Amino acid sequence: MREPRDRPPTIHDVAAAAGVSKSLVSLAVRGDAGVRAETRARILDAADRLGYRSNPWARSLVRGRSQTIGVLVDDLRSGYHTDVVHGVEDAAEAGGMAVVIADGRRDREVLRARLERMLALGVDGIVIVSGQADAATIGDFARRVPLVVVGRPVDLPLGVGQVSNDDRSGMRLAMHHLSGSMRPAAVARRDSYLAMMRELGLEDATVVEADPAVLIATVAGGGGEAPTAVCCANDRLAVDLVGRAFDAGIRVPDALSIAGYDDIDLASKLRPTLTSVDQPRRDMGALALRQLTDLLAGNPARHEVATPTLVVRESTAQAR
Amino acid sequence: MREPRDRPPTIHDVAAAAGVSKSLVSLAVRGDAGVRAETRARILDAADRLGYRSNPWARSLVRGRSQTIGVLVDDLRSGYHTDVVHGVEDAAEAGGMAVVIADGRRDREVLRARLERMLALGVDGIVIVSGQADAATIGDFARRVPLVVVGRPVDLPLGVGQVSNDDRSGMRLAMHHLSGSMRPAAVARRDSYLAMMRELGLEDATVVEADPAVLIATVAGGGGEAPTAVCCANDRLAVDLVGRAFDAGIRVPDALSIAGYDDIDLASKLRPTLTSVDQPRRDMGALALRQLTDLLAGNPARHEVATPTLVVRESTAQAR
DNA sequence: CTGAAAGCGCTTACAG
DNA sequence: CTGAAAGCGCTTACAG
Repeated sequence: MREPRDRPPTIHDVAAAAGVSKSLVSLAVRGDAGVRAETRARILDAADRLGYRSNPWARSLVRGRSQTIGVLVDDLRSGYHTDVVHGVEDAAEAGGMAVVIADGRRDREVLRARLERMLALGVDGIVIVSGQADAATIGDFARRVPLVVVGRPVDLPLGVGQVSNDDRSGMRLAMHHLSGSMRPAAVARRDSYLAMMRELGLEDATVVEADPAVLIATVAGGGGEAPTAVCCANDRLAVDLVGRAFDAGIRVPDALSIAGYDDIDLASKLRPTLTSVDQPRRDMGALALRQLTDLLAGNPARHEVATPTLVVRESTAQAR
Repeated sequence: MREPRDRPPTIHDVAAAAGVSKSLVSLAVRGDAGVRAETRARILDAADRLGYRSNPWARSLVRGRSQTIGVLVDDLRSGYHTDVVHGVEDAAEAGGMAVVIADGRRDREVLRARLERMLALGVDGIVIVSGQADAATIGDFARRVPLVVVGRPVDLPLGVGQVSNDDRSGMRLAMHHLSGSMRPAAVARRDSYLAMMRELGLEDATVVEADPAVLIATVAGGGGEAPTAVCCANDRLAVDLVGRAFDAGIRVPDALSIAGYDDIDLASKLRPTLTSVDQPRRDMGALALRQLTDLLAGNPARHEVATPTLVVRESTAQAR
């Protein structure tokens, strides 16, 4: 009896079994038109009987392509990242390409090592899902393989594709929503803040840094100066803040509205559920794959921008 | 000027640049002892200057191995699964093997398709992280490639390696902990329940099915028959239950103790934080990789069992 | 429509 | 210590 996994059958074995040349087998299994129907049937039958599958290494070697692309995420545990991965996968599937995933574990060195591994594996191109991959590394690898980055790293080298979301419009959505529940003074403050930003030419500035502990202490202390609403740069911060508010006895959203950014899984599971800005993650993944395909075809890199939406939940007071 | 990514240099180019034969280049770059130091230096220098890297397809083709293994998780979003992946990765790294990750998305068909893709990629073996991969699929693929399953699927075919945790001892930990806060009647009930299980030969039975909504309603209704503690089969159920308790105004753990299983990330983020049984996930990943390596070396498959621990947090009343 | 030949880039005996 | 040769399993012109 034939042992399982002794030696996989090759094109040679199929040729012998079907009584034709290796070339014909190759043509037949790949569905080439120029093979007589009868012969093709005989070949495919033999291939089937023997359990033949084309050897990927030989195929890739001769074609110079593996039809496989890599997706390297900065953090496998992030629902944001995995959603982008799914977008890439689905688009790849549609294009007949295989996808392998790797995890950078939010570590520069690991990220670099993973890129190296993927290249050593023979992927045709790589999508990096990371808001903070370092430009030097990206530059090094971009010279060796087509690269598309999903996120908004700074100083992205030329020739690297990019897909990001419109952070500015996203934050604007959140602020607009929150201002509905602001006291007049707060609205005025916000307006002057925005005006100042504009004067300084910082129209893009959307983040005011604040220490969470100090912020919570201020709110707990009360007084007219205390904020009644907070926009967080991401959901991790927002979740942390909700937890601290709970611990300090501050009721959310009654005493403090909190909005996050990214709409992570946790956002809908937390109590209260978290209002958050949602990036079209799967779409962004699909855009990334499409662009990678374009790069592979020799087209120039571009920067694509996706538009976020606001998901209103319990953590923010409704406009009144 | 040399275009980026025109055609990667081959062993041939290096040989020409260093003025030696291809064979010598091959030996030198792989660090073979039988190459004179001076020649080696000249070769490595040339290789370096040209940016030479050995072509993975050619190498794998001739060696019949890719030194790459695949990890297929049932759900990429699960912190449990990704921890196992990290365990596999670290162990693989130590053994000089590369790892590629794929996501089964909790879907039989996708799982099967991903297995096929990984095989078509040329991995040497596969670790499947799944508690419910179907036996038929596993059997099919086990005939084609060495396989190790992390989890506890039923009817695992012969020849497939397995790493699971000791669910029974884990649940026992949780029940023992909870019984510390049980009323005498509850303790008696539990004891008789366990006794009955033993009589029925169901010593392994650790799960009592209950509808969450009914359970919460019963507790909210009060009365001596209402449970004061619940062991959940996994943290998802436990998190759901905590949420329902909150909504129903039931205080956890004062009115109801809730323990989960798996110690997912969320467990420590929830308020109250969730008591849970923790599987040694990374260790399990490492065990899986080691076993896969053994299978690759021709050793027989085995079933390894890891021992869980209890992580006590706020969702359960302390023993008194 | 079909077969023989060359070649993808490497590794591995086999001679010298 | 070094080189020439064969071969891994495929695909791709090139003849018939």
